[in-house]
Amino acid sequence: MIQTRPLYLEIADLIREKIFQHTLLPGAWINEKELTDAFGISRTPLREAIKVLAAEGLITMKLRRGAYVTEVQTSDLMHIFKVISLLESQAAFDVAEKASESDLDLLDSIHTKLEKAAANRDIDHFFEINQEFHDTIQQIAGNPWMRRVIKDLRQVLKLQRKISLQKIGRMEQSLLEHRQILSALIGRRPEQAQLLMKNHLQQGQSAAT
Amino acid sequence: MIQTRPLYLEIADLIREKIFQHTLLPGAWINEKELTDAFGISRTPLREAIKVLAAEGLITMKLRRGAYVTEVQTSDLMHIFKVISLLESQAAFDVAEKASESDLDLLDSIHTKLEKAAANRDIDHFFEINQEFHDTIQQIAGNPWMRRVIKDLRQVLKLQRKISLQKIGRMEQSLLEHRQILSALIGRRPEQAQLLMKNHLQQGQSAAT
DNA sequence: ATTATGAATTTTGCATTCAAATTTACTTAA
DNA sequence: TTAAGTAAATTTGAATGCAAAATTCATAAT
Repeated sequence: MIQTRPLYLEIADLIREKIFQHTLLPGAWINEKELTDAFGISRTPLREAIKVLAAEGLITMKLRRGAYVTEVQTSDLMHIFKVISLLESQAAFDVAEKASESDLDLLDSIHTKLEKAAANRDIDHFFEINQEFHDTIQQIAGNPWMRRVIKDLRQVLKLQRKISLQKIGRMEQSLLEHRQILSALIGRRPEQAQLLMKNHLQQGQSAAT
Repeated sequence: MIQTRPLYLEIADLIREKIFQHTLLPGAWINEKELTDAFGISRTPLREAIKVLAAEGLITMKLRRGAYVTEVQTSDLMHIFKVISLLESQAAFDVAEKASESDLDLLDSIHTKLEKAAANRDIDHFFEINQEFHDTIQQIAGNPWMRRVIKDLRQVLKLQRKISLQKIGRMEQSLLEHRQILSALIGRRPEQAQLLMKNHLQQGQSAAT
């Protein structure tokens, strides 16, 4: 078997999935035996995977008492949102300033998909495309380190089950904000794009998009 | 032996030290046998430590070819500096807005130490206290997630040996900038503190303070 | 019934072992 | 002399083994 990735990274992915599916809830103890049995592997790669997730902040280790899914406090959410909104609004600024026409076309096409998902009241899909829109902006901004930080922090946010835009009202509002952001980007108004993105994410603090 | 920390974290500290002392240079291969022999431990905690450092970005893993000290490109430095200056300038803003009087006294006392180190032309000490000044601002700003991001990114910056304010001229300039930042903080002028900090760090891009 | 004590079990942290892949060294042929 | 091919040694990735700590469970004493 020729593997392209080491086992511990695959396992890290699987555990991450379990966490985001809420099969493993915040505060839950990571049962090594259960997981090694379930995955059919030994403890070595599992423990390495756990260390990776701990470095990402998804898992918290306690000396001689094992690993636990991190429980994020409300204060953590506030702090994380502050960092994300700062970085993403800067990314929006940069995109407005230096994106190519085809970059902007791409964003436009993603936004069109978003409008469709909203029209269909498809919340899961809306959420997914929303993510894609934001990620594409970061990609175009072209700062891989910034992107990495945002990715890690967004991951920690996802621990919080509550966060969602279940309310259709928020989805409409979010869509409106996206429309404005896109317009500022296409119109190449960096300051405005930055401000709109900041407000958008600030709003998100209560609804998370 | 009652240990307060797991071995792999101790080992991660030791390797980090070796990297920052430039005993291990960027691009260097991490020789597992050499290190386990030197530390008198087995490969298990060493490999766990390596994974932690990889998550921090200090080490890069190559499948089936081991671990290497990360080599940062000039473009990486630019990107990292951009993120740091964004976050630290926000921290300065927050401190100007909400620090207590004793917080500001603390910053003032650290700055006094900085002035002394500069007067003595003690570059190493200056560098150290400079770090303390910045870190204290982040501490007062009170966003642990922001602080963590800055800490990790600053660490990666430290890989680059070149960065320094060897030139006395830059030390004087840096001191002047600090004086202005401190004055804006004490005068509780958030926007000004933010702008000064941003410029200060932007300067640092060529000299790193 | 409740608490305290201690033995059995489980779990963690680390060391060791093993198999497969990679690298190095050596041999042989052009 | 150099290139190719092969065997030996090294190194990585992962499984297994083992001792110390933590937890659970059972028993006894109040």
